[in-house]
Parts: sequence; structure tokens; C-alpha cells
Amino acid sequence: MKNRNKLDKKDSIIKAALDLIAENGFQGAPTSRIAEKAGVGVGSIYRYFKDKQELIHEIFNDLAEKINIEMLRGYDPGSSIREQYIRIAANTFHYLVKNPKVFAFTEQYFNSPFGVQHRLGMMLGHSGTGRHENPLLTIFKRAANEHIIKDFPQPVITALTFGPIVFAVRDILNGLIEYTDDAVSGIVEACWDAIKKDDLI
Amino acid sequence: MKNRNKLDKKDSIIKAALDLIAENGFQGAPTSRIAEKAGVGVGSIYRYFKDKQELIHEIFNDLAEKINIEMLRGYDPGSSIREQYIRIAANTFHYLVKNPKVFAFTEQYFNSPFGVQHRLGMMLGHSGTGRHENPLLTIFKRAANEHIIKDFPQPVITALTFGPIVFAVRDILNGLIEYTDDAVSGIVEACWDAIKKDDLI
Amino acid sequence: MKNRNKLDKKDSIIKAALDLIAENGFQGAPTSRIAEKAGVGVGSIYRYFKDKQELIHEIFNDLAEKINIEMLRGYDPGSSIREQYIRIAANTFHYLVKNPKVFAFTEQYFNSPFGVQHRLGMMLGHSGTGRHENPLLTIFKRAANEHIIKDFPQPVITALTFGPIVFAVRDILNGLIEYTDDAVSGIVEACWDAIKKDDLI
Amino acid sequence: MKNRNKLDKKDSIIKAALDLIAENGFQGAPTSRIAEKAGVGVGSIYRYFKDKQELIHEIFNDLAEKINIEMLRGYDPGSSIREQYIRIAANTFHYLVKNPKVFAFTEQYFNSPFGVQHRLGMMLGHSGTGRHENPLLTIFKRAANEHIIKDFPQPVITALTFGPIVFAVRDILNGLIEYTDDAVSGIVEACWDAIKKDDLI
DNA sequence: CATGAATGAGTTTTCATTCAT
DNA sequence: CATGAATGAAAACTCATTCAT
Repeated sequence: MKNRNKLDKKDSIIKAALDLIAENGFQGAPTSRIAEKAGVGVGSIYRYFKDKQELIHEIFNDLAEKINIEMLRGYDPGSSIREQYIRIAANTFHYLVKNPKVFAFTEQYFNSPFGVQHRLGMMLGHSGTGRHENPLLTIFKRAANEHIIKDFPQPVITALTFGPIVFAVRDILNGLIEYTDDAVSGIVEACWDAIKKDDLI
Repeated sequence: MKNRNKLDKKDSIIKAALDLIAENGFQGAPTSRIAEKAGVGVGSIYRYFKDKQELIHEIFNDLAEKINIEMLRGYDPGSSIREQYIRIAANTFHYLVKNPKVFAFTEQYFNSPFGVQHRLGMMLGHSGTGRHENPLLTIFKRAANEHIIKDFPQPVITALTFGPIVFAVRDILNGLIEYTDDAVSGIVEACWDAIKKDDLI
Repeated sequence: MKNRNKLDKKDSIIKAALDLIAENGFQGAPTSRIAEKAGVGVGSIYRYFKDKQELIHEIFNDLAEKINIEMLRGYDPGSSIREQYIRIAANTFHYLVKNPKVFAFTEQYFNSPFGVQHRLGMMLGHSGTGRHENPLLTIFKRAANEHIIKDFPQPVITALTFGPIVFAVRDILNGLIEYTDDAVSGIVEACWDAIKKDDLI
Repeated sequence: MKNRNKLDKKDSIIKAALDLIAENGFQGAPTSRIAEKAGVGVGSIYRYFKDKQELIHEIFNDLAEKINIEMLRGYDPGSSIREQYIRIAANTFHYLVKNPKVFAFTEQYFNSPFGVQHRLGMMLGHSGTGRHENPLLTIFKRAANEHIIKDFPQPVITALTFGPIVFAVRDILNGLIEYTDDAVSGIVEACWDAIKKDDLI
């Protein structure tokens, strides 16, 4: 039943491109292969996306949105700042490990002509891709006001949080670090130690 | 002024390639452009390097060696573990900020078919590019033995150290974080807080 | 008059390549020139053929098939061995003289990396390119069983038959030998004399 | 003792080129490799030969001369025409089998832009490379006058003689025909049968 | 709308030839 | 004379993009 509607088709293009780019890099994802894998004609890509660039940017935006959502799984605005922080960091960590294609794609994305505009720092630290006010931003602001965390500009906080996570996820996916709940907890708690005021626990 | 000898020529190829790749990514550095910028014929590239790959690997090796050297500026084996750590982390930080092309190139390198083998974690955590036993490794081992830092596998320590540095350098270069000695100190000290045993200062 | 369909295009590529290779050798047939002569873009060659190699092999296979067919024109399984032999040899001879490009191409083909696998002896002596059981093989076997021809291994028979033909065709095309029916008959009959048992006529 | 004089140097270039071309074809014999194998600088090739072309033509001429000499080993002008013919044909045959590089080179040579001018038929049938009146020519003339061989133009005789030899040598070198004295005798005698008048033995 | 054949600019790489040393 | 570093034209091949069907 070739009964795919527009959304199906567009989605299958996005999915195919994501898979190919994650696995083989940009070089390994020519439009012809994307179309083949998506089960559509090459020309159709250009019906849904002006450009290959636009396709890639859109993939990234989709992923960023998903990540922003996944970060907040089980997020409890009533819990302590530390718990909120740990929660969000761990969510991000687990999500990336469990979705290595998402991770691989974003890594590709940032190190390419594409990612020049969209810096991860911006995305996570500022107001995301525009749609969702990034909750981390809120937490950090509150934490700063309450003097719970060090008096760093927000991008520094972001770097201290997501730098280790990204590096650790990479090592896990490469088999250098074992993926266990304890390992993840240890790392995100260490991140907290990095940003929390020294006299607090 | 036609006074270039062999080394000059090879060096100018390396420099041209480094510049172009750092600024435009691998896609923006075709051999023709490298040759043009280096002021040599295209064919000359292949006199000095078997491949474009080899050229790129050699650039990376050169940079890695330089970084390893720069990390150790003023390194004092007699000082405390914490001081050694801070010193090395800050050295790395400053070097990357002051050499944005080195930073940009290595970022490109690791997210490309080229960098699959040479993982940053390996390079920094293990014995570097072969010549220098990475002093960080030594420090971490000693620190672990003396129970000064948390009981993490070494790649985790590495992630907690270089993750934030890399992310912060990127933000500085993008103008999101102001580059001051205080900012750098703050960040590397925060990294130390992340890895040090909780009951220590 | 833009009325070419797929086959036309593929055919025009094959024809252009055949012409160029026959006239100028492999060196004189770069893809750019083939495309130009065929009236297509360079890229189109690679839509129909994986490789330049594949193009060349396919040309050869086409020609081999045609030759195999032409060899059998008017072939009468009921006639004497000698008549069958003469018929086939003469057919081959005439075909090559009348199709000098076919001749030139195959000569190029066999003395090149391409022809290493496909030796002419094999092609003619064994089961051809696969489709048609080579009738010469059958004849030779029967002749050997009936002790009509000398007790030579089959490749020797082949050499004694096609060696002179190839050399003579070359000389005809170069104007060294005049092309007449008598000349052809004389040569192929001489070939028969070479292989027939001495006491037979 | 790097005491090579001009002739040595020129010879080593010729020898190196012959080897490389015979083994790898023209594509496998770039001037750089020839120079390397010859133990000279690339530039030196151009001191002894105007061109790569000239080098190759000269190699061919040298080989043709050698072949012409080898054809005549043990040649006895007093013996019968048949014996003279057999002798020369067998000499050629053995020489080519025992000097596969000579064979391989000439095969390469003729199927390349180089060999367009110099056709084998010309070389062998006419007055060789100019220096030696080809003795075969003399024999054939005498034989024709005495009505011992068929009344063929001389290039036809040549084709009937060297066609089978070349094809058979190729098959021997490819392992399709076993190389024995009997095989060689059988073939050259068959060639004689091809050209001799029918009523003679 | 969907398709995929066609395109050609652009990429890496080779190699005969030159010429400063 | 001998050298080999330097050159750039030319080769095979790729791929984003277009457009006739």
C-alpha cells in the first residue's frame, strides 16, 4: 500500500539522512543514497527541502527539539536545584548514549560548514531553537540568585555541564568507558561539584 | 626573494592546509586551493605527502605534539597535584584560545573519517603521539594512588577536564564568554572541584 | 529531434568509445572525449557503467558476441569438417576486414590490463563469452576424434588458425596485402593445410 | 665504484624501461620509476632520449635487431629451404619463449600509439629495421622462384609463419600450452605445411 | 506532484617534462 | 653533465541540482 502522505515522505527522508550521516558522515550521505534509503526519488528531496543544507538544518532542529524534551523527562520544578540539575544532566547523558545516531549526527553537524552558525552553546544555553525557553536557563538563573552555584556566566556553567557529558558519551560509544548507572551518576555529580559553591554539599 | 628551501615549501603547504581547514572545514580545502594559498603547484603537495590524508594526519600530529609541549609550560613536578593539574589545564586552555586555528583544526579532525583512529581521549590520556609520556597520565595515576581525586577511570577524569575546556574555548572564540585570566582560572578550578575528593579543598 | 531513449544513449556512449579506442588506443579515449563524441555529459557515462573498465569490458563482450555470430554465417553442420573449418575461418576473416574498428579494438583490448583475463585463445577455443558453445571447439573435437587433423592440443589449433588470420587482417588494413576473395581463400586454406593430417587432402 | 660511462647509463635506462614495461605495461612505467630502477636521475633520461617516445622506439629497435640476429642462430644457407625455414621459425619461437620480456614488450608496443607506425609485418617482412636485409625475405624469394612454396605475396607468408608463433608463445607464457621441443617442432612444421606447395612433403 | 536520467563543475591524483643548482 | 624538486595539464570519478516526462 503505497499510501504515504506528505508527512510520511518528508519524515522518511529525514530519517534516512539522519541514519546515513550518523553512520558515514556527510561524505557518506549523497542525496542519491538518501533518496534510495528513504524510498523516494531524488527529486522529491528538493520538493520538501530547498537544499541539502536546509534538510540538514531541519534534521538538526528536530533533534535539538527532541533533546530539549528528553532533558526534562521527570523534571520536578519542586525539587531542589541540585536534584533538578542532576536530573537534567543525567537525562541528557542517557538519551545521547541510547540514541547514538542523534549523538553522531550532532557531532558531525557542529564540525562542518553547517554548524558554524548554530553553536551548541547557543542552543543549550540560550533559548534553544526558539520554541522552548530552555529550562536549564531558568534553573541556572535561580541557582545564581540563591548563590547555590558559583558566580559564572551562564555559558561557563553550560560548558562545565555538557563538556564532560559529551566527552564521556563519546568514550562510552567508543568502548572506553563502561556504561552503567553508577558511571553516569558519578559523572553528573562531579559536574555538580564543579559548579556548586564550595561550601555546599 | 625565491629563497625557499624544502622545509619552507613543505611548511607552507602545511600552513596553508591548516588555515583553510580551520576556516572552512575539510570541504573548503581542496588540494587546488591549498596549493594556491601555499604558492606551490598542486603536484608539489604530492611530493611531500603521499595523500591528502597523509597531509592531514601530519598536520594533526604536528599540532598534537605542540599541544603536548604547551601543556607543560612551567610544569613543576615538585608542586602539589592540584597545582600541577591546574597548571596543565590552564596551559591547554590558554594555548587553544590563543591558537584558534589549532583548535578549529583539531575539532574538524576528530569529527571526520580521519579522526576515528586518533581519539582525543587516547591522545591526551594515553601516551600522546608516542614521544612524550603524557604527564597528565602520571599525575592522574599518582592522584588516584594518593586518594586525592575521585575513584574514576582515567577517561572519565579526562572527560571532566577537557570537556569543559573545549566547550569553553569554543564559546570564547565565538564571543559568548569573555576571555580573561579570571575566567580561565575559574573554569579550570571548577574542573578540579569536579574530580577532587569531596572532603578535600 | 531530441528523441533518444535510454538505449540510444548507452549505445552512443559505446559507439563513441569503440571508435575512439579503435582509432587512438586507450590513451586516446579519455572519458571527457568519449562523452563529447557521444554527445552526452561525462557524468552520464557513469550512469550506465560503474567504471571505465566496465564500459570497455562491455564493449568487448558485445563485440565478442557479434564475432561469434558472424563466424557462423552460413555454417552447415552437415558439410565436411574441412568445409566447416574453411567457412568459419573465412567468415571471421571477412568480418574483421570489413569491421576494422572491431579488429582494432580487440587488438587493443588483449594487450592491456583489461584483456589479461579474457585471452583470445580462451574466447575462441573455449565456450566463448558463455552464451554460445563455440562451434569451432565442437569441430576441432570431432576432427580430432576422426583423426582428420593433427594431434595437437586445442590451443595450438587455435593459434594455427587465428594467428595467421589476425596477422593477415592487420596487413590488409595497413595496405600491405590486397583484400580479395582469393587472398582470403588462399590463407584460410593454408591454415587448413597446417592442421590437417599430412596424408589427407 | 660509480664508474659508469655514458653507454652504461643509457643501457641501464633501456633495461629498466624494458623490464617495467614488459611487466606492468606502459601505465606501470612512469619516467620516475624507470629512473629509479635504472639508478639515475629522472632528468638523465632526457639527456639520452629526446622523449619518452624516443626511448620506447629505441628499445623496440634494439629488440628487433636482437630478434633478427637470434632468428639466424645456426642458420645454414646451404641447407634446404624447408630446413632453413624451420630453423628460423623455431629460433624465433624459442627466443620469444625464453625472453618473455622481449615478447611482452613488443606486444605492448604494437598495441599502443607507439606501434602505429612500426607494424610487425613491416619489420619482419620487409628489410627489418633497415640494417640487416631480412634473411627470411631472401629465403622466401628463393622458395617462390623454385616453386617450393605457395604463390603468396610475401606478407601472407609472414602472417602464416609468425601469426601462429606469436599466438602460441602467448599461450605458452600463459600456461595454456606446454613448452616442449616437440610442441615447438610440431607448430613450426605445421607452419611449413601451410606455406609449402601441396604436392611436396 | 513524483521521478530519476542527465549534467558538468569540482575533486583527488598522476606523470612527462623542465630547469636551477 | 647529472640531478630531482617543481610544475600543471589532464585523467577518472562524484554528486548536488535540474527538468522533461
